[in-house]
Amino acid sequence: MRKPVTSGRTGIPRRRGDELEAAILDAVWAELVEHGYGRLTMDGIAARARTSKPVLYRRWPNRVELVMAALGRNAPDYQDPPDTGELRTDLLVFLRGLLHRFDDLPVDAVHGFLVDLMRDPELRRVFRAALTDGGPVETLSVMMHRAAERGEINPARLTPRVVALPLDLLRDTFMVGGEVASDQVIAEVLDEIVLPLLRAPSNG
Amino acid sequence: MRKPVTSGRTGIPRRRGDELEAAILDAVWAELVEHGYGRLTMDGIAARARTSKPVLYRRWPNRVELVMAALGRNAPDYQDPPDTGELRTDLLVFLRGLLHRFDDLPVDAVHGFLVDLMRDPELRRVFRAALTDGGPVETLSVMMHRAAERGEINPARLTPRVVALPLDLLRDTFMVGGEVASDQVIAEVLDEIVLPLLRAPSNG
DNA sequence: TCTTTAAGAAACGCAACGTATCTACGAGAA
DNA sequence: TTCTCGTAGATACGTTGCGTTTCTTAAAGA
Repeated sequence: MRKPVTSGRTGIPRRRGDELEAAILDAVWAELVEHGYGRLTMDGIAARARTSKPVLYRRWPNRVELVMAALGRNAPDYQDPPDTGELRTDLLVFLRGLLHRFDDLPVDAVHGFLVDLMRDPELRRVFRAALTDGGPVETLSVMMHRAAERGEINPARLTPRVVALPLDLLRDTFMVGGEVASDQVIAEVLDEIVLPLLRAPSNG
Repeated sequence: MRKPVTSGRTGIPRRRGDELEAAILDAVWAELVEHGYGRLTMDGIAARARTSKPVLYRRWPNRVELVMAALGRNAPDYQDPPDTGELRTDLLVFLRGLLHRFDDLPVDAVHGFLVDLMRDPELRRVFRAALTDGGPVETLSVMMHRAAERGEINPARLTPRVVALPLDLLRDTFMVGGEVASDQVIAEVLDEIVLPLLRAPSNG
């Protein structure tokens, strides 16, 4: 037996499809802003979106994937690769922009999410793919190859591992440090590591 | 009111102090081997150690710290810095040894633990400190400075960030990849990144 | 022997996940 | 306009696992 329900009197008319989905993803974002990732709960999201948990689980299999969708939706697209004519500036500008994509959220929100991503093999795979296929690593590659054509760096250095290097290092800094790298840290990574390496002659 | 207890008839006499602690840490290790980190539970540990949860919590504030203690206890100390006369070999040997310290455990156990470590700011701090103060980064530094004295590499390159570079990269590989870097990956990191950078002349 | 410390057992409270069940709304078909 | 079907929405549940509380009692030490 079940007590008759007053029916969805949340005040707003019943939403569906894209409208509902948008409301949910916005709610995720808002909850992230307010509570960070550690205190993000499915109940909280459902409540904030004025819907219910089953609605969430009909669309996303779990919390991480829901947050992934929310981040993907609300994050600003990162810019086209800068082309200032000097690799150092290109990298600095691009990496800075990349690291500050989620500045609207508390650090913990992004950090916690990233850490959580790493727990699932499949999500790690997705993450790695997102970096390369049309992702920031590709952008880095473009910038570096342009610099190589300009003669700024040694083209022989441009292996996949090296191209991804700045990103890998800054991500590690973020993971272990818990804070977004400052402009100075970015500059140090470039000036102490990435650029000297790229400029190093073969058989140096 | 409480039903009178048959008293700790687990068969073994009541243990205390170091003996008990050792049994607990061994139990953690065994549970890690059997279930990995994802399915490691405090109840499971207590049961396996033939003790009870309060005993665990009297000693360690939470799961991560307990596991930390278990890893610290059971892991073999890593060797003295190798000194083969050639930096590449030194690094290769040392890093390989470092990465295989926990080969008795399933990969997931170490990976899951590391990921979990990153979730707590205080534990991140502890982790960073463990790397430098008497940790592997210090060993790297020793090996690199010896190489610099031999004239193998450019001493001006030896900033803290560069010294830690191989470790940072391989850790990132582990975190994002979920697998311990193979010997080949270690070699690639050294041959494509670390060594060319260390050898690069200043103002190259 | 007496005292004190801590082991050990059991159960609890809590948070959060993910699911099951049911009602009822509303868009599109008939 | 009416019917119907998909799904929104509400609620409650089962589960897991953490960390705690409470109590009894073994055993170390004075």
